[in-house]
Amino acid sequence: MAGTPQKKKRDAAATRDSIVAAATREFAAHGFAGSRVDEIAARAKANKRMIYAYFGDKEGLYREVLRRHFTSALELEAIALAPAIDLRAQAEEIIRRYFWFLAENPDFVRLVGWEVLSEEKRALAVLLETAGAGLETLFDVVRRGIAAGLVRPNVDPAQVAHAVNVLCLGFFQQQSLLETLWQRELSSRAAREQFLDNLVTFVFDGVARGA
Amino acid sequence: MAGTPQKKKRDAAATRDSIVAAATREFAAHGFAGSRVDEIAARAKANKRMIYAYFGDKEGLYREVLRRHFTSALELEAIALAPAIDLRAQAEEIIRRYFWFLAENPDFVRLVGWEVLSEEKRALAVLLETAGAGLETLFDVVRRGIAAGLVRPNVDPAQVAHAVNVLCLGFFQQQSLLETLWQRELSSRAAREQFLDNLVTFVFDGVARGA
Amino acid sequence: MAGTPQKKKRDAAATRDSIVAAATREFAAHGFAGSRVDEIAARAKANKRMIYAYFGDKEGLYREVLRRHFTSALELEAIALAPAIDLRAQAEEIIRRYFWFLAENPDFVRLVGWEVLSEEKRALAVLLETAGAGLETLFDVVRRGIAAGLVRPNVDPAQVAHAVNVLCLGFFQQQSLLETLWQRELSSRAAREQFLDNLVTFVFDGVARGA
Amino acid sequence: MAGTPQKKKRDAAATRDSIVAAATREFAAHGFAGSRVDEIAARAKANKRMIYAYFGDKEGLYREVLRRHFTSALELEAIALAPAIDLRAQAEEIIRRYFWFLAENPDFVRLVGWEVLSEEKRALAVLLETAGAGLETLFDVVRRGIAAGLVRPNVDPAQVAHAVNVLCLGFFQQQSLLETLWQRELSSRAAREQFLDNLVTFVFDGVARGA
DNA sequence: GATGAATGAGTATTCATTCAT
DNA sequence: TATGAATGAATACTCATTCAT
Repeated sequence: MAGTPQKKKRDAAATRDSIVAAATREFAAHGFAGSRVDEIAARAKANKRMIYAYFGDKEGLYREVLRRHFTSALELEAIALAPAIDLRAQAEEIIRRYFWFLAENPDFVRLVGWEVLSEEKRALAVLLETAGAGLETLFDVVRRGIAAGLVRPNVDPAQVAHAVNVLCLGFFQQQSLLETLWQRELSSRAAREQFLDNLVTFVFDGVARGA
Repeated sequence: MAGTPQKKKRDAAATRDSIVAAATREFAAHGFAGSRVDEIAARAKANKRMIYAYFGDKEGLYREVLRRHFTSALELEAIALAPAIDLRAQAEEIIRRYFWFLAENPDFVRLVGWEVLSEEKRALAVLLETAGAGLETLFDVVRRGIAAGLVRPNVDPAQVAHAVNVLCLGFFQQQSLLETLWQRELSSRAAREQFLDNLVTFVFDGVARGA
Repeated sequence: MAGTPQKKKRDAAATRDSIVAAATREFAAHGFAGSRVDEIAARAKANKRMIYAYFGDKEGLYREVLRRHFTSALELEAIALAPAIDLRAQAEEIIRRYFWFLAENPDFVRLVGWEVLSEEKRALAVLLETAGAGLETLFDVVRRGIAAGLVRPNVDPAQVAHAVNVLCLGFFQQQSLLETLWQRELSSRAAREQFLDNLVTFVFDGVARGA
Repeated sequence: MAGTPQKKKRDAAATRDSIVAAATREFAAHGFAGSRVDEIAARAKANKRMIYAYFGDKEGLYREVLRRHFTSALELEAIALAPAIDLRAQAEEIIRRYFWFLAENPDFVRLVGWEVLSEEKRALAVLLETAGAGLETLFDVVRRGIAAGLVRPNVDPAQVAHAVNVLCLGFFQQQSLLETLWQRELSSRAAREQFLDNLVTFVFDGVARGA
């Protein structure tokens, strides 16, 4: 009897989470302008008023959604901090982890997409604080790679990070488009693993045949 | 006498063009949901009613905007049709032309971005007809590269096209973000040329140091 | 038949006037905070949207209402500009005209009341430009009265103007209250004339019996 | 042990007082329609629920605020009950006391202002009971003044009371407006004393120079 | 009695679209 | 064809009030 789930929640944190979850779905699906506060409230099964009580306004809610996602993305960085011996393996691991993180967080992929397009740059500040440290880690791997003679010395760490990011994001963002264009199914584990393998090879070796 | 009807006719076309131009700016800047018909009419200095007369509704106008841009993007393909002797040079040329096309058509970059995110996929049909042929050309270059032993045989032409597309688009889409993250200016010719050179090298050779 | 009033007005000025008229009634009755845009639109038999098209927002409409009323109040001043020989008669005339203006413009009386109380002082700028010139005229009459030996020399023109304003406004503002307190009807012409006569005497001679 | 219940009791009263104090500020500042229950609760550092527990609803709270203020205003009357010999001095004293009472109770000034404008006349009943007796005292002074030959016989006691009330209230209600119009500071003791002196003279002697 | 989460009716404002001229 | 006024359905946001603990 005690375990009976209370129908009328009076749990602020639960309501907040529920709203954020619903908002994530909405914002991911339709972007900021295309999302409806009413719809978010309905999906969250929360009173619309609570959105304003907790987040101030639609934009405050949007910012909270971004904050939560960027924070969880940030937690990836910890992985790469180990002083790995094999730099190539470490770099590969970072790419692979990021790829699978995106695979498991399609909302994040879409939110980033909308945000990149939006001129308001509502979350730039949030992104910078969270992304900053993570990027440094990646940059450092590239720099160590150059020092160890594994990476071409004229490679720009920032551009590498950017390329990896864009290639991974691009796969998931354009997935449905690519499926149509290529007449291939891309959401299975196998298809993704194949793509990722190619991507890793591509990043390290490009398309040209070695001499 | 002859001038009057002609002028009127030209005005009608001019009004259409003016509306499409204004709509392009709006849709590129704010996406479909974030754009305002009023604003488009005001920018075009046209009567709002004309939008409905010419394009049916907001979505019709949006589709027309996409159609025009994809068509002009399509014209790029003609370039690569020449049976070039030097495949590597030809491939490079395709990448470079696409890159500079995007540089000169920021609205196209943004429109594609919004469209990719949108669930309505309003322009998928348009894209397919226009992009199809162009892509085939690119695929063919890769295939010929493999045949000629210049490209690793296990490379997927579609994935190469995708990677190039995503890397080029990504640069322009994330430009303002990258400028902030990298503390570097990226809109000058020089900065872009440098990036493009790196990108080309990256595509062909990846980041790894050759043996 | 030609005179048949068109049901669907397509007359912007008429719509504007109708909205302003309705808004005047609402704002006069309930003040800014207590007025409802929906109610104003309904009374004006106009589409709510038109209020925003013409006046920007609720506050813009409020400002327009005040502007119109202050402007019409301003037109009173012209009266007193004639270089009267009899200063006392001229001063009396000003008071009387102001009193009857208020009698005929109860909305103005109430609007001023709300505005005086409001901390936003939405119309202070409007008031200052309109009231400034009118007040100078009144001040001048007092000054000439002093010069002519008709008015006590230690009288402050500004305070006289203020006293007259407050006494006249006070009568109409508190009318319903006074009717209850005094058990007397105050809205008839006769009652008002009697009050005005007393007021004029009061202004000039106070309540004390002359020596 | 004895202290505990007492303290609780005192707290309840303290909460009530705190709510009334906060409500006074809010209602004085924004009127009934413009005041927010949330804001009142926040200012009172009380739980919103308590407002409803103690006062029923927003209007009940408003009524309580008016009641308290009118009651304290009422206490002024006792002053004038002494059978003064010098009627003029007594009348002057009444005016001066009322003036300084208003000076010290700006919330009262504003509450009366809102109430006079409001059509609901929420506090008319309250006002009548409290004001009635006080007014009689003033009326009586005027009547005795007439009997003693100090006041013009055709003076209406009610109108005198009204004039005094309106002149005093008007000064404080329009203070900020007058400061702007006159470019003079009016909140200092000196400025107020000067105004009051003029007001008293005005009430007894008007503006005209004696014969 | 006290707390703060929750509620639903309201309230200003916006938008795509149509109508009358 | 062109114009700009008009429309009604959204859409974001607010408020007084009540409920569960």
